[in-house]
Amino acid sequence: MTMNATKNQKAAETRQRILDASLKLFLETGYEQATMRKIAQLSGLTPGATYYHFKTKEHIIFHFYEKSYQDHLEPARATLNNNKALKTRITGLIKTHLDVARPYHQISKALFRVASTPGHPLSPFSEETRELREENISLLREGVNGSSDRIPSGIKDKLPEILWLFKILIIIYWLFDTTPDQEKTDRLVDRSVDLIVRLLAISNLPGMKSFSERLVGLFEEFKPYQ
Amino acid sequence: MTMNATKNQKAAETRQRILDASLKLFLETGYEQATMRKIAQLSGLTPGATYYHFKTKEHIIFHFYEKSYQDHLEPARATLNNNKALKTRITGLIKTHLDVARPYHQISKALFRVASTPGHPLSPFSEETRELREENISLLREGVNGSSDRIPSGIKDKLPEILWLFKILIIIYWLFDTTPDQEKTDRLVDRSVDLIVRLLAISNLPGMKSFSERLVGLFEEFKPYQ
DNA sequence: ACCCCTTTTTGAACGCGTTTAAAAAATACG
DNA sequence: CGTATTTTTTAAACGCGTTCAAAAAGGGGT
Repeated sequence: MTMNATKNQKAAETRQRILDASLKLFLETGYEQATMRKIAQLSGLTPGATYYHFKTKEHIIFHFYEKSYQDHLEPARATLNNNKALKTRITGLIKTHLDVARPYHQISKALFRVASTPGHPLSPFSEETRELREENISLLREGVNGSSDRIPSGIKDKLPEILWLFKILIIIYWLFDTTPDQEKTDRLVDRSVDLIVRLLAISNLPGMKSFSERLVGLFEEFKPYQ
Repeated sequence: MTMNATKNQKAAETRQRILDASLKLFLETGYEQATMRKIAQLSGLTPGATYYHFKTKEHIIFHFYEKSYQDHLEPARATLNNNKALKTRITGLIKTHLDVARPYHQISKALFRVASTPGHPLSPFSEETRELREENISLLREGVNGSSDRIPSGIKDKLPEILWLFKILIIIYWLFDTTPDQEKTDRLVDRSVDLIVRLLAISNLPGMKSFSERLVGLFEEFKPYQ
């Protein structure tokens, strides 16, 4: 216990020093300009030592994605506690994440380039990122299950996963969004979640159920992970 | 005229030699292993000379995307001539493209990594790729306008652009598809176009029109290009 | 204090995409 | 034909992410 803690202490500290240096350089100069040599230097290390702590440069930036997920949990939970309408809950879950990720907007583009390489370990669909994905889907499930909206039975179970993929698409849009503070994405979230909730409402009508269930079935069969 | 033709002849030939060498190496060894030095050597050039003809390595691979678009035009037009149902027409336009692109499946992933870098000139939403994008949208417009289906008036005009974005998403799915010959993507095209056509049919019902028009309005306001 | 084993760091190198100044080849023109 | 201009090629270099064998540092057991 104490042994292990002591054992790992050095590594954890160095790791944190690298992360601090990286973030500073990323924010000041962007991902490309923040070379591993500069990061190493600012951390008081040689490049080789840096690679002892992080497998690749991309793994450094992936850490900030994980961190943004962790950081959004508190405001996200607060939203869930204060709202019952599905629309507000889902909008809240997504917007709180975008909020905490805002400082990383520029550098996240670099991560996206990695994420969009099919088969890459850091892709959002990969095995390596499974835990984070499933945590996120669980949170969305809380958002769905705790809502006051009436959701068609055949859909409710699968909705969280669909919303997760939807969230990924929103994040992609956000990365491409060049408006100040990415405010256009915020509006898109409002408008598109509104549309999703409307579709769910319509799905409660007897004639429409088959359409929504077809959509859910399509997702279930073709979802790009697992 | 003749002068200009003669003028460009050398460059065009060399360009083609580079493309031939690139394709050979891409297919044999993949994008990463096909280094610019090897491409140059196989073309009988030095790396510097290769860069005289192609701005970056990515521009070489972008050429194959352009070519796949050109190559799919003939079978695509044949499909349009032989089918009137919207579903068949749209499915045909997308599947013919996937068909001709099949040999480039592996190497297209590298292009996608570029395409998914926000702001990159070779992104599908960029100014530099505008011509190709607009050509493709025009073709999809032919597919829509020549169909026998009754399409709600407020939607028909915008449908081609929406279908183009849909096609982009299909291509992304195709890139991630690891099934043999990407046959899963083919099924996805069938199933999802079916769903789109169903939605259009439902949209003709008076109560549903507002929903579809909302969807179209959303796209129009938030489309990620122009 | 010593040895042993693991963790961490070093320094040099590799191969990559790309750039560049200068040379060479091709072409245009009087 | 000879000269001026443009197009193409060369050879060398740059900085990058990354790797690796060897050295150093750290820590436990005797």
